[in-house]
Amino acid sequence: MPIKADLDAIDWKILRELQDDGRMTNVELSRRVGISAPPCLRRVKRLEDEGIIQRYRALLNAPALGMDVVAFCLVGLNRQSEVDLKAFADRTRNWPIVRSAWMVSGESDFMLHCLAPDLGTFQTFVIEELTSSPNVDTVRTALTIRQVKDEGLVGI
Amino acid sequence: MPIKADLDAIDWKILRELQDDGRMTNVELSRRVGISAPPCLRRVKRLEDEGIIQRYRALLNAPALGMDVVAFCLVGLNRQSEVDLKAFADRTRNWPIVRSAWMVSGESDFMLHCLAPDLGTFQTFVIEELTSSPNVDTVRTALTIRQVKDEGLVGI
DNA sequence: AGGTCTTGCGCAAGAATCTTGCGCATCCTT
DNA sequence: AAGGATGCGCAAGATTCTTGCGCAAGACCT
Repeated sequence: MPIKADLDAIDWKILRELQDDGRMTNVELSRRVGISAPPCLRRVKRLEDEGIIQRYRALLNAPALGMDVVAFCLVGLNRQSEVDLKAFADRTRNWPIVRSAWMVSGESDFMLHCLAPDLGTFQTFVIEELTSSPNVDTVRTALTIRQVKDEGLVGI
Repeated sequence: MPIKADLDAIDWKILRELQDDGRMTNVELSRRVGISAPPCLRRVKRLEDEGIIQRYRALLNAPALGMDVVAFCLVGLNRQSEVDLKAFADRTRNWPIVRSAWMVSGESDFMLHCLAPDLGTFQTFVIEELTSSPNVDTVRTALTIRQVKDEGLVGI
């Protein structure tokens, strides 16, 4: 597991550029960060090898793909033993509507980021799957109206 | 703005592959989806041009970059007029700790996805910036313990 | 100081990939 | 059955990737 990486200014520029356009050619990237292509590629490889860059992902347009409902669910369990937490975490992985999930501390135990084609599908999921799932105590949902900010990890 | 796209099986395969590895070469992608490189590239270009693929992003390792705290904030406002909502949305864009934000309906008005180097920084942000921001009524936070699922938009 | 070691850049060349035009097959329409 | 539209694969030139190598700048030790 990585010690806090020591990155110089060029590394940070690379991370910023690849967050902004993960498919940029290495030639273009090298031009933007001010070094030639070979050392630039070596830096990118190093960042990948050290796990600082975890992966590259295409971000898709949900409504264009027929996914009109984005929502968050805050789930509270009755029991929070390690076994219970793991059991629920495993269950989230088998629900396609749940796209991302976090174990959290606070008033709830899990935060679910959900995506559904329509409101009916989402409500059916919440009522028939989530609420009626073993050990689930409370479910609070927040339907998103629109996303107002979407940045990568590293600041502007 | 796009009508629901009509995509065939190969297009869906392309979307799945590029979600999984957005930097895959077109040759490798074409091999995986079962067509030759030129038509594959034309399909990808079309998906990009129609806005179905919005962008490509490198996903970074937050702890390795010194960001140890991931949290969600549910923010409720006193007044929810269009002007008030827009004012708060604008403010989220100027807070570097807030990486993504959604306007939501339900018990709260905004969901914030936050990232901070340590707990102190995050608490200072919540108390001195967020809670004391004009028109902010309630703030509920959920610190994440760990992420248990992380998928792209399109199902497995 | 001087020598050595390490680090990281840029050049260059072969391999791989991208990109475009083009011909052809298939399917749908008339 | 003819015509048109769609979308594939081939081929070739342009671009990019990738590797080895030489060199310069700084660190470190004696």
